[in-house]
Amino acid sequence: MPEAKSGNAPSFDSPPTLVSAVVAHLRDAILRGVYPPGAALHEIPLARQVSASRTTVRDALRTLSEIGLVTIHARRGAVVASMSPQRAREIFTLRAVLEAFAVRIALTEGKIRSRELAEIEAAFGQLQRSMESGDTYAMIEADMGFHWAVCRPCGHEILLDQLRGLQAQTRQFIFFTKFYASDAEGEVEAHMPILMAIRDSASERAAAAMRDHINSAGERLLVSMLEQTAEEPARSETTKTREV
Amino acid sequence: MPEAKSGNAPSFDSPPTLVSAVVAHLRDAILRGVYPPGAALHEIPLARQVSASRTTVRDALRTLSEIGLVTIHARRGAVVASMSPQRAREIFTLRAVLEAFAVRIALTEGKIRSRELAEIEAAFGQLQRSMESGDTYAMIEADMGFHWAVCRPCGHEILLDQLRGLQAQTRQFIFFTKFYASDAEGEVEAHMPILMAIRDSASERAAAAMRDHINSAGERLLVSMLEQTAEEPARSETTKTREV
DNA sequence: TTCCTGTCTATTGTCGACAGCATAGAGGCG
DNA sequence: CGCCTCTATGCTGTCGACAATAGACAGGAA
Repeated sequence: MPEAKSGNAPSFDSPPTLVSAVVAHLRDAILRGVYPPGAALHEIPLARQVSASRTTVRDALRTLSEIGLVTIHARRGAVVASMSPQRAREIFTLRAVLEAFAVRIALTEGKIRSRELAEIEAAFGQLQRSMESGDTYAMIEADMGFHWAVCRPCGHEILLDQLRGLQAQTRQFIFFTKFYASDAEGEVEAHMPILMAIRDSASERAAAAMRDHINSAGERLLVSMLEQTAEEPARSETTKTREV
Repeated sequence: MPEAKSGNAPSFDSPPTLVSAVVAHLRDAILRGVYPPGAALHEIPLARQVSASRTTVRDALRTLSEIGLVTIHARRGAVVASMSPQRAREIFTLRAVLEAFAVRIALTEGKIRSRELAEIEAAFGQLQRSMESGDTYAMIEADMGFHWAVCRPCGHEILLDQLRGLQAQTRQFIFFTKFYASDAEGEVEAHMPILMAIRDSASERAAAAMRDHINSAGERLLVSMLEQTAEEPARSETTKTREV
């Protein structure tokens, strides 16, 4: 919802190019589960599928590896980032630190004015509605939309670049662990303290709320992951899943 | 000094490839001032200079843009990242947060044992010696070497990836603002509180010391920058410097 | 003179091809 | 019967070429 069309890495406006389209396509495919974690991404078949040259696909894969959705091993090809508990821990602990920092400076530097606050409130409303809908993908989108609306006003370009990648990886984890399945409305309430602190312009409280929210979400996701792998010891070999 | 040969982004071992060599070469050239901030990096001349194909150079430029040393505008080419005060602020505030986090978890999780502590002490010794030498590039290398020795033990791969880029950008800023010129030995002492806190395994104190050190360094660098641009209002047009 | 417009050149985006390495499978040996 | 070696295949790394675009320059109109 935030970006206009594709939302790619380079700078800020970046004229539409074929590579960016392929990036967007593959990104969506990965986040929708078309290419499950660990699946091999060979350049030639992909090039045929998206009707582009191998060079273009190669560039797209490299961009996706910047974001963290793809792991590239030199001379051995690219695979969809596999979901290890360690990676989950790293993503959530890092997001906790970065997003807490983002809210703090957004508030202390007065970057959240009426317009930005309205966007945050709108994102929160969207979050509530999506949770009632039951559509997992929409829920993820709304969740990340709220976090993005909160963090973006900080204006810290480098930080926001890194957050884009981390949030994309978070999407992947949430999608594959069916994170919202158990308690969707609890997920809405988990964002309330952040919203209230922002309304009060309480920077430290907002930062702490953000940090605690992301850390607790990370811990809950880890539990879901461990339960899931315990239930499902054998992996399907349909897509040549290989761990690293 | 830390890495074996090149130290590139992809994963961790990555067999040596031509692109990584070009990346290392260009990285060094940028950090040594061969290509000053804002200089245009055209693919064809570069390819001839490094005796590689345009594709290879193109990949290298993309990798350098991941690190943050190069800015790529679609259909308009690549330029060496220009030194704006905002970018300096962003780099240092972000490093302050990330490296403080890194030391904290390195200490709380007991990742700094005798071996890691020895490396940190060695890096500090190297820092002292380099500051006496007066060689700017060696000083920068030693400074970053100390920070790296401190942060690496945390084992947080994603965080370390991001730090690699931020530290490379820091190198560029320090080199071009002649940061150590005024007070080299003060720079050594600025690292002392961090080292002492690590010796005591005082995680919070170490984190605070790291944060304060980087923030104060960032502020001093900003002052240097503003003074420098005040003294030098007209830019040399020899390399077609263009701001964004 | 100054601004707009059309052309023209240099540079990037995209493409397919060749060569080298990595993995898998068959065959031989202990 | 199991392990090692050698071959075979598929993939990636690297390359140069073509086409499209952005910026520069010259020319004309207000």
